[in-house]
Amino acid sequence: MSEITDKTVPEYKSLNFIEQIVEEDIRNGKNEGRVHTRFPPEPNGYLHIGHAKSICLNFGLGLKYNGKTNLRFDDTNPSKEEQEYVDSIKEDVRWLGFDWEGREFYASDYFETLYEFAQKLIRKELAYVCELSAEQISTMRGTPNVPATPSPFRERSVDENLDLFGRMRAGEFPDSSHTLRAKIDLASPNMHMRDPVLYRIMHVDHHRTGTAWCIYPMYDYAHGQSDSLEGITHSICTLEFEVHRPLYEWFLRALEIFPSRQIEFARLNVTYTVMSKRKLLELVTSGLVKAWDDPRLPTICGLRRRGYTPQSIREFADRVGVAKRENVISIALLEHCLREDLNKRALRVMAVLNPLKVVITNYPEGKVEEIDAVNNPEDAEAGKRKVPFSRELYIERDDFIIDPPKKFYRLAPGREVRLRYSYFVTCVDYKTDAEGNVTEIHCTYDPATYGGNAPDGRKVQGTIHWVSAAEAVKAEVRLYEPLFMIESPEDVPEGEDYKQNLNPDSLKVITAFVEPGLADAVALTNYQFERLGYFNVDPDSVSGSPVFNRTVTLKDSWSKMEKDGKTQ
RNA sequence: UGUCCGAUGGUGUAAUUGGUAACACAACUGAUUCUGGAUCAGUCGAGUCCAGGUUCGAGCCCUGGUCGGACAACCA
Repeated sequence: MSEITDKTVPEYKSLNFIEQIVEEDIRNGKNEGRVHTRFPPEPNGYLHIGHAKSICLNFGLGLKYNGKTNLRFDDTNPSKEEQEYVDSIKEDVRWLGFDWEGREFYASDYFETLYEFAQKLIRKELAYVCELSAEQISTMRGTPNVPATPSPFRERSVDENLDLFGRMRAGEFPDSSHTLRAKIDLASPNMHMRDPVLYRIMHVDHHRTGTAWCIYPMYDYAHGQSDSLEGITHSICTLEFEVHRPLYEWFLRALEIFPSRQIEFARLNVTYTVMSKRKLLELVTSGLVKAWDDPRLPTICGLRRRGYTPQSIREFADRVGVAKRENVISIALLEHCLREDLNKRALRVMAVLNPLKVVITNYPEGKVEEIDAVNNPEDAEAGKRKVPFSRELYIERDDFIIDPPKKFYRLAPGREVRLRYSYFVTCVDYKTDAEGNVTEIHCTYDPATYGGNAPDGRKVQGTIHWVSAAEAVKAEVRLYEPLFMIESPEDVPEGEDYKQNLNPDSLKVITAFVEPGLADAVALTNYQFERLGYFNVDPDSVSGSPVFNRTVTLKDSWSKMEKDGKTQ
């Protein structure tokens, strides 16, 4: 077998169904081989990990096929949209590492053109001004089995429609009194084809067009035409728009404009969290989480503050794949991508979250040694740093047990372990309080093991981390657990409150001791607290009082063994 | 209920478009290690929702069913 077939076959196999469509279009010379996509958020909320999948898909396609990707704000409903959201969306897309190369567009850029398109439809007798109320339209629309009853305004003359539509725009009518509707098929089994509303009257200021308009186009009427005007070749959206596709195509055909093609894929769901805008908004406004960038939220800004890297999110988007089947991706995969990335790049430091004092009884009082510590064993170029070592240290409370279970490799009376980077120490004594809780332990150290190795070649089973008591810096550490206690909080049956599944312990704040070098840690920097997990610097930090977020724990086979009862 | 869409190991995705089910994550075992991390090697695990049909051959095609989802806003 030749090397060429070995390489080309798997590459071909790994195309997702959208890439297959795109490549087929290129092969057939459709759109002159051009590929042009867009990411079209409505600026009415913050982006989340689900949007990240769509962003990676759209921009990824543009990059892969030497095409372009626009950023377009779908701002057709001024009552819900704000500049704040526009700004955050741009920041998030950029942070993820994508560039729309100045092609920042708005559906509102096309309001005038869209208006002219509507006049064209009226002239073609494909649209009419309707004076039915929303309720009337709804009841007269019928049901999937029962055809709609025609609006009494359906057969107005072109001139009358043109006149009325112009007066709608001119502001002569109050909100909701008139709509412009397409004249399509009242008996269609697809409810979207039963004379959908194209324009509604809303005397509301728009965040970009101000008071210029009081009629606003509906999504269905604006989206495809915006795609078409921008020359979008492949308009990718989520599954729920599948039923809208006939309408999308109807407009482009009726208007005789560039035929963008809509393709739907299954949206991303992740375990133990919610993705719906409504729920996220509710969590934020009700104070159940602190803000849109609360590190427990699946929002892009929340993930960023939590310590996620853009690379890890892009890798994740890549691995979840693209298909039309509904899916729920395990949060474990996201965390895997994160650890994989952070392992390569995060600097290692020592921090003790739950301190237990250790006195090295044979170590000189007042002496402080600066010990060499490796910054990142995965990256030789990361170099070394100095960490102070002295007579009194803190170690993790979990790393000492008076009566240790089987396979416990850490400290216990009479046991010798290595203090990372420094010396072997042996526990010779411990003190307890009235309740029997250990308050302090006494160890002796072996000066010959400086640097962490014994010249006589003896081995220890465990290596534990530590921090020098006098030099350590106090830090606030925020420990996060999943926001919800059940895997699919979004699935809660109608009528039940999804909030009852919120995890009351999703945030725990503690005070920890960290290496002195971390006193002025820079916001958002990722670190690995050795043996504990990845932590990043929260923007709440001030000089001398750093604040850390636990991004994700390290894989922990010990606690797993404990849980599985393998230490009995 | 009508139309549309989907169904492949625990979870996702793939299968050269009809050629004998693969990859990742998870799980498990071992090696290695100054992080019980990382790394390396390996193991387990579905016969493709069901029933028929076409075919030398079906996860891919056809028929009928089952289950799940979307749609019936002047939201997107």
